[in-house]
Amino acid sequence: MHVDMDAFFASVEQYRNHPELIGQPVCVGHDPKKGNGRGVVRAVSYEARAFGIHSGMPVSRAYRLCPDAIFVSGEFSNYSIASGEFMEILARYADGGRVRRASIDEAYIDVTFGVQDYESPVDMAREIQAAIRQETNLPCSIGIAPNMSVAKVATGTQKPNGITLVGPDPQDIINFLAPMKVQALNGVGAKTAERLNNHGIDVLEQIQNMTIPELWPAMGRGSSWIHKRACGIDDRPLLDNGPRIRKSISKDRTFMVDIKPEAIETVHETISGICERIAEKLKNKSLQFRTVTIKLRYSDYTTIQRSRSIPVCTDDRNLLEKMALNIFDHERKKDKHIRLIGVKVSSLTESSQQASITDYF
DNA sequence: TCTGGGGTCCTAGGACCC
DNA sequence: TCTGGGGTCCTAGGACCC
Repeated sequence: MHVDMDAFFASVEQYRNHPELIGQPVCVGHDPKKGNGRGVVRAVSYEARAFGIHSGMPVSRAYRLCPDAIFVSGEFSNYSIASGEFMEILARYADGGRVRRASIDEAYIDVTFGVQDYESPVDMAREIQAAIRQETNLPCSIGIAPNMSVAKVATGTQKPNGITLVGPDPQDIINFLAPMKVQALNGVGAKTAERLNNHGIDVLEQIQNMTIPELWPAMGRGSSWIHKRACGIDDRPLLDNGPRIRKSISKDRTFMVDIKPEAIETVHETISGICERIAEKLKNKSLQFRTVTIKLRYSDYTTIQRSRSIPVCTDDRNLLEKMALNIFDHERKKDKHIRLIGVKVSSLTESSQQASITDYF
């Protein structure tokens, strides 16, 4: 089963934090500033979707589509808490308690054995859906299939509050996938879809009926992968992903207006501020870094990333700031206007396990 | 029409080592 | 005069996801 929360952030705002928003068009995301805000919408309640607003849309445009929508910036910790509750419920129903988190609001569980206690898989899904609704107050949709790839596609076909069963007959799976657009597959994004479309391939049925060599011009080494997925084949075992191990921490900031080269001091200050917040987070999570990356987006939207590593782990705020400013001053194009600046730390280790830099100098 | 912020994973080349 | 094969680490960029 693939379980996906419906309009997750928006639902948390409506059903958990602000019941007065139930039934209202709600957008979670950046402040639209009366249509002048920079940023995009992260989650949209179903009432707001009726106006044509969808997640990922610039807030300025969402505002124009529905000025009366309620725009909430949201508190991330609320979403984390709700997510934890939801994952715990899934663990109760999963074989061996194994839950594969796919993101904050979706997960896969293997119920091959557990499902045998029910009349049908759909009955089991209904029970899970009801438990989630009752215990977290939140709606979700569930896809049921013989593997993760098909289950995920299934979930997307009926939302919100949907339950979709596909298979187990392989022919039913083929028929189910056949009319879908190539983007329906998890892992096929805008670029891959465009390449396929340029080769006249729009729906999965076409891929099902092609050979790997025929797919090669469009997909190269990805040919075998996409052919399998289009046919509903996915051998990956459903593994629990265990406690979350963070690989990086980053923070970006898009400026209200692009920064002119003369005003570079503004960017320096922003970098310092970001470094301070990252250093705080490192301390909270008892983590140290070895690599610092600067992300730079110019007004023409070209984006570069430049990184430097040091031989030892540290969580020193001043060192982080020094490295970040240094990379920035070294790498920036001096004549370009800057739209976004970001800092990322990676090669993380737990503080307790590693000597700190002060032990070396 | 304008394009956020948080991530992950993969590839590929170069440096370096044995 | 021409240089193998295996490996790790670092850096940059791209694609993808929610």
